Amino acid sequence: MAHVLDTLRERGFLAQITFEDELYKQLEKEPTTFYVGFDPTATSLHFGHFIPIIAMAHMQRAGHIPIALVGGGTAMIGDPSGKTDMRKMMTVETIDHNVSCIKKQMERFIEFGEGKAMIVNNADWIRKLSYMDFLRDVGSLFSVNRMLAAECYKQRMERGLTLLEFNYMVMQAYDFLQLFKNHGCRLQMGGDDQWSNMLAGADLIRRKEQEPAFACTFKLLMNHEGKKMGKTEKGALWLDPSLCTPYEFFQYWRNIADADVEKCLKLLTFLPMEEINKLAKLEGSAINEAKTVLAFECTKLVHGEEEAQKAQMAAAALFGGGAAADVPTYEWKQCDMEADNRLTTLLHLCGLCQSKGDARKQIQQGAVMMADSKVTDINAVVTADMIPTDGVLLRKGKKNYCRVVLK
RNA sequence: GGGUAGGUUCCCGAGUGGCCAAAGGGAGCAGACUGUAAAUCUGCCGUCACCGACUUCGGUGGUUCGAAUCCACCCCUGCCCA
Repeated sequence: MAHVLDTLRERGFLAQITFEDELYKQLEKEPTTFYVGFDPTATSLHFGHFIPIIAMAHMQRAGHIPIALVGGGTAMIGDPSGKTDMRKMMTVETIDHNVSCIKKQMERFIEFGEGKAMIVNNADWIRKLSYMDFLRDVGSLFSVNRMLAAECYKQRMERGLTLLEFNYMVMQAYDFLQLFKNHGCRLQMGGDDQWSNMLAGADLIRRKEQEPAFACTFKLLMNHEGKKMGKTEKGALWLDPSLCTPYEFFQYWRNIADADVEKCLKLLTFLPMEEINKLAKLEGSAINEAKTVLAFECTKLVHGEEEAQKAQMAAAALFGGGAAADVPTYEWKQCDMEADNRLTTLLHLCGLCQSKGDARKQIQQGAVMMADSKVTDINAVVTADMIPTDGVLLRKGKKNYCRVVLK
């Protein structure tokens, strides 16, 4: 069986590794406990967390033991790495709420349980730290000079950095130390933007415990234009179905640029390399086949096979010209309709257009279709007899559909 | 604490009394062309009761027929000095 580092490298995960040869041997020698940290900045994980999660799964399959660390303690500070502005401070209640939401989500991807994997919250040790003890115990081992030279603070050296945020690196390093002491964790993995923080942790263990510890980062997923992937017009590409429906999720991957397909297949699916290589060879419009596979596999991982199938069928029906299948549905309340039955209002309500004014402009530009016929009148109204019991299909542009049913 | 430069619409960034809902770029949306791709060209891009009205330019007051633009105080940020 291939070494897991080779697998990860072949699939394009790896960015930077400390003591590579030594780590290579360590992973060969024994099942190794490693950890990845997740910030509870929202109620849901988003696509940015997905690559580390997949990598964790690869590691787990290779027999190593993952720890998912949810940063309920470090979130009290906020990671300044690569950020241009100070983050908003979150209340303890918000953080704790997010932690519990994220814990639930994690369970979809990693198999937790005795000896398999565990999930921890660094609030358990960070929030009760005593300032003086901590400074003497850990703070004395950090060189401010060295910290200031770290890449992750570069932007902040220009725009300002508070003492609060400056401490983030120290906290994260302390996490690693705690996990090493309590669970024998020797490796931290994470996004490449975490490199400085991770190095600090590995160094801390080496210095304080005289034991080997490693760090390994993953490439951030960029598209061929060098922009971060996983952003939508609404912001992040969420993994929670209530924030981003399986259909939307599927469509995101179905619509990616040609140049990014192979990279995504390697990183975001568990398909064997032979199959990926085959798909990557497709050219011209045939490449759409590869995109469909990518979208399906990726949606399956996040939302399960059934939802992936539904999304695929819905897409096939809409774009293949077939009947309306399983598309996002908006329930139009009878009383709302009675209050205002203009089409522009409906387009806004169902989320297809940002505002009524936007709806009006879209109609003027010929972007709106209702039940397969183009709407040209901005004052058009929708009456009950125009909506069959199974709903009427509204469409804005080529890719945005919404079925409206009366309720 | 002192000096100084700033805070403009999703982002960057012009605007320094009426011609400003506010240049330009980016992002986004739509139309054409296509392969639910990219590139390109075109239109849109504060809200609404949309040929008009309303709200916006860090905050609060003030001057003025009229302020994003002037004045006062306050808040926030960068840089230099302590």
